Amino acid sequence: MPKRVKRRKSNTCILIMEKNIQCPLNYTMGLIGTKWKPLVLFHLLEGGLRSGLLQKKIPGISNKMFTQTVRELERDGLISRKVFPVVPPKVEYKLTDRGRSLEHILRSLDKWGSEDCS
Amino acid sequence: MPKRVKRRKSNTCILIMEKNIQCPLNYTMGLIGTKWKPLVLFHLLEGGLRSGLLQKKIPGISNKMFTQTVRELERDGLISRKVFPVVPPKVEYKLTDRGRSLEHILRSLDKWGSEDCS
DNA sequence: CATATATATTACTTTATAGTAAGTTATTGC
DNA sequence: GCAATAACTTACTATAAAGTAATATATATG
Repeated sequence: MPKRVKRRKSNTCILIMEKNIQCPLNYTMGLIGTKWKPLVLFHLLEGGLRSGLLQKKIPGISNKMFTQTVRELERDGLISRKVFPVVPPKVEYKLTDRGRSLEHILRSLDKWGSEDCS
Repeated sequence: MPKRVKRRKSNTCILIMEKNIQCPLNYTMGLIGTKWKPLVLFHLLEGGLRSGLLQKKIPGISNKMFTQTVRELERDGLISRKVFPVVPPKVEYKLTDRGRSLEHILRSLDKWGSEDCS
């Protein structure tokens, strides 16, 4: 949803999202409001995971969507990606501080969904 | 996002959303995870509003998207719709109890979005 | 009887998101 | 030298969400 995000050295982000800049709700939804993003973030709450394991925790996600999702989350500063130069390759993903600051929201969304429909 | 929702007399909802039924996070996102739904719900937090006023509070939303959004929110039991049989027509929307139970989430999404990018 | 009103709908197009399936890379161990 | 491995990547297709613009309704008012 967000069109582009630029990042300065200071790590301050300048958003170029037209209307979203005026709408915190849409801004947040633009960062996490896709089919797979909340799930990826949620599974990282308990700690970093290597790529394959993280993907296995999310049944139904395709290769393509997995990569695309983590790429965007990384681009938006919500997760970090660490590559270990070994063969076969090893990559670990974990939440950044910014990503962790969503913990409360992620757990609320999860809680609401499981309490509902009772 | 949700494929269908059936509702019993008891008001218990039976969800037919394939994977979502197993995933509270996706279930919640399926109900509120579109461009306009969080905004509509947010603006109703302060109390019921008649149709035109609610729509005016959401700059950029088209007629079509407004109607579609409130229809789905109503279908999913998050808002209620009251028609006054007058001419010209008058319609009021307000949160149901179920909708109000999202207040905490909506405010968190809004807060996160406004605190971020500082 | 034409206009204004508030709410809503429809047909159509565009854009965004997601899915499928095959291919790529680089090295180790047989 | 070829299969196995983990982590991607690409080309292509399909589906879903959103946008545009015109039209519908019912009636009271001038």
